[in-house]
Amino acid sequence: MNIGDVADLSGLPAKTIRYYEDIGLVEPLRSANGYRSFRQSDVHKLAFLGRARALGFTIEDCRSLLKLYADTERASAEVKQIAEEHLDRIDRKIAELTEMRATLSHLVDACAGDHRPDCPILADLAMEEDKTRTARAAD
Amino acid sequence: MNIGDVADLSGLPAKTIRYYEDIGLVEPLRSANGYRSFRQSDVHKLAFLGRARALGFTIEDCRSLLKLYADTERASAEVKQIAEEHLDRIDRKIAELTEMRATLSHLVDACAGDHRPDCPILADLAMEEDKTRTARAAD
DNA sequence: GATAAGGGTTCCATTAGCTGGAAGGTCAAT
DNA sequence: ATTGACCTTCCAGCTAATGGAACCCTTATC
Repeated sequence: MNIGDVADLSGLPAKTIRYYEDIGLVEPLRSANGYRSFRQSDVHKLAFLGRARALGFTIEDCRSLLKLYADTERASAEVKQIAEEHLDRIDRKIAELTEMRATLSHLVDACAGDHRPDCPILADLAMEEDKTRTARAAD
Repeated sequence: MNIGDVADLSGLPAKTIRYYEDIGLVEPLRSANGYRSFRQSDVHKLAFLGRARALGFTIEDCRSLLKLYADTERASAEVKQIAEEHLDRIDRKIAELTEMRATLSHLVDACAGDHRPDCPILADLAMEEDKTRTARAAD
């Protein structure tokens, strides 16, 4: 199968598939004309990669997961560990974003958003002293 | 003031400060020996940048915010718009991560995590048909 | 046979926001 | 004079692709 068909089937852009070959995640065969020739197993692998990436696993995670997938002797504990570490990363990221969101939405709410120059958002970023602000000094 | 002192004061690594100069966010003076010489206003600007970056604003947002900060004629609406767009980005990101988290934690819970090879996480990534799985087919 | 459309190929550059390291200049103290 | 802690510039690399240029292959049509 040529790359275009595989792109359609796997949902990954052809560019991405070539990139995945570059970094050794798939190793399609080559036809006489130099075109990549994908087997069913390659397509399957790419779809696997697409789903793993959609869950936010890093490329290196994906590499490990593929290796574990290929190894029928694997211990599910190994897979679970990768997933749990990723879950932690996600949780930390969500926590970080949630904190940003809280501060930012507070500032946005406080800003009139009109033609006047007075702006609590800028005031906060500039750390201008102002009795209306709260815990910033405790940072 | 030399870059090391500014790094200490602003909380930004010296490398980052040089980078910010490179991309035109600050323009410190130079001493006779070639060292960067930062004014109070530069330090203030860098602290501003540090806080804006901590809230997740992009460098380009920061550039705009600095420009607005310097412009005493600005309308707070302009600042607010930047902040609201950023808030939207954050919300979208949180939503995305929350969805990943849900799927992933479901899979992690389903995985025994022992010495045996059976693994629902890999099964899901590989889209192996299995009655225990739910809505994946509807994707 | 020429040509055009629609595949495919490689290679290089770019994105965001730094960070690390090498090779070297400056300065204060010993 | 030399050590150590600064500072300088420049180049490479990180993540995970993506865009584009220049070129090759295949098939159909005129």
